[in-house]
Amino acid sequence: MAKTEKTTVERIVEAAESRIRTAGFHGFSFRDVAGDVGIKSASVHHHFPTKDALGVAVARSYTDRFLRALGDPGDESRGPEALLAAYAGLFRRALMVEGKMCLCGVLAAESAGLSAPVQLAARDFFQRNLAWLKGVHSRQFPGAAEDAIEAEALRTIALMEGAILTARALDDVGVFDVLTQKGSLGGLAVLQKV
Amino acid sequence: MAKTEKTTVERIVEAAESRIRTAGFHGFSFRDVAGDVGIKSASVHHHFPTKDALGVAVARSYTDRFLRALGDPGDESRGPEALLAAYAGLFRRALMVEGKMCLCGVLAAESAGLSAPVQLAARDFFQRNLAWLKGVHSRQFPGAAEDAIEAEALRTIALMEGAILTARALDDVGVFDVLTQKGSLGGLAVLQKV
DNA sequence: CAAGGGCTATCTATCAATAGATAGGCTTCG
DNA sequence: CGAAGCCTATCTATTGATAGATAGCCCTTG
Repeated sequence: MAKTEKTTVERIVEAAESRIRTAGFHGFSFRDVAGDVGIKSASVHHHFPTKDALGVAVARSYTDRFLRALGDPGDESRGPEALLAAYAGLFRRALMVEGKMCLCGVLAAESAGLSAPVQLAARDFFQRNLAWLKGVHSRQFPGAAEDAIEAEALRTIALMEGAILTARALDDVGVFDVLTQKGSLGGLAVLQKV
Repeated sequence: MAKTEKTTVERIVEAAESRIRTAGFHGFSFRDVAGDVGIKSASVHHHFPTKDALGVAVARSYTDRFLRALGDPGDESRGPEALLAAYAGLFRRALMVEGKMCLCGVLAAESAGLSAPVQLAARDFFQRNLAWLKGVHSRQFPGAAEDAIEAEALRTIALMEGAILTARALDDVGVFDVLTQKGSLGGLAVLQKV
């Protein structure tokens, strides 16, 4: 049976992630997580002394897992298009299969009410995502200027976060697919002139 | 001196809105709001019996104010471009001047952890925004199909929410302007094929 | 007009429940 | 042994919410 069993720490982080993605950082307690795992809240404190420490651990675990799933943006065996499709697929899965928000999207929303360490851990998710996306987009548009690549990467992650947020607000997961398909009439082009 | 003075109810709603937009619905207490207003928490309960009731009132107030500021999407004295610019300007102001998230963006993020009434009040913001945007986009693209207009409206609001969320995550308000300017390389076009 | 009734808004005081956090003990296993 | 992991038990602070008192205001009514 190898290493199929999860450690308590892993189960705590998993439960906390689920709770945060459902109700936000202030929307769960140590007792909630302990109950999910099947231990007492004091035992959660044994592994994570403070709620902030737990929050940081959850954000790091989420970010690491996310980027591990993405793989190398320079992977020659996969074209930029396939990589972007996989990227959108991760957010789609978060919404449709897990039925939850992006963890760091939630943390970003309540960012101003979080301690600095948790805030920074959430920011790190965005920064590492942007770095990955820039790698992909620069393969996609070899001659493009650095600024344009940067803007495109921002656009891609903002679209994902906006799509998952809007889909949840409207309680209609289909909205995500509408938003991640190309079909824009270009209605916002005008904003350029403002 | 006319009607410059605000009622207590108005000041409570104002303080609660600010708190929610900063730390989320679970990130503030009756005592916090009472302190902001300069009264006791029992007095807040006098006006809003439960936290949910306060949350609903805040969401409605926010949504009404937002749509009042937008005006009539069919207003002939303003072109669709100007209306969209004004639309983006409201979100931009929320981020840059008020230094906060969109209220209903925050509520949407923690939506699954909110009571049904608050959830619905937040959803109403999105639905009324979409209705307004469809009015503008259908003027902008007179011949377009209903589906395309609907998708374009979704795209516009998702972009705003995604932009404000991403800007806050990165703690860089300039990100909002990058995201609301037309300059896409079309990198996500590929998702259509998936 | 004056007296009274009732309404509104606020207060003090308090409640039970829950929050995050801590101290110290028991057990298991290398 | 001794470290690790989980426990019981408890602490203090805070939470949303309630009860009851007080003061001021408006409207009636004699």
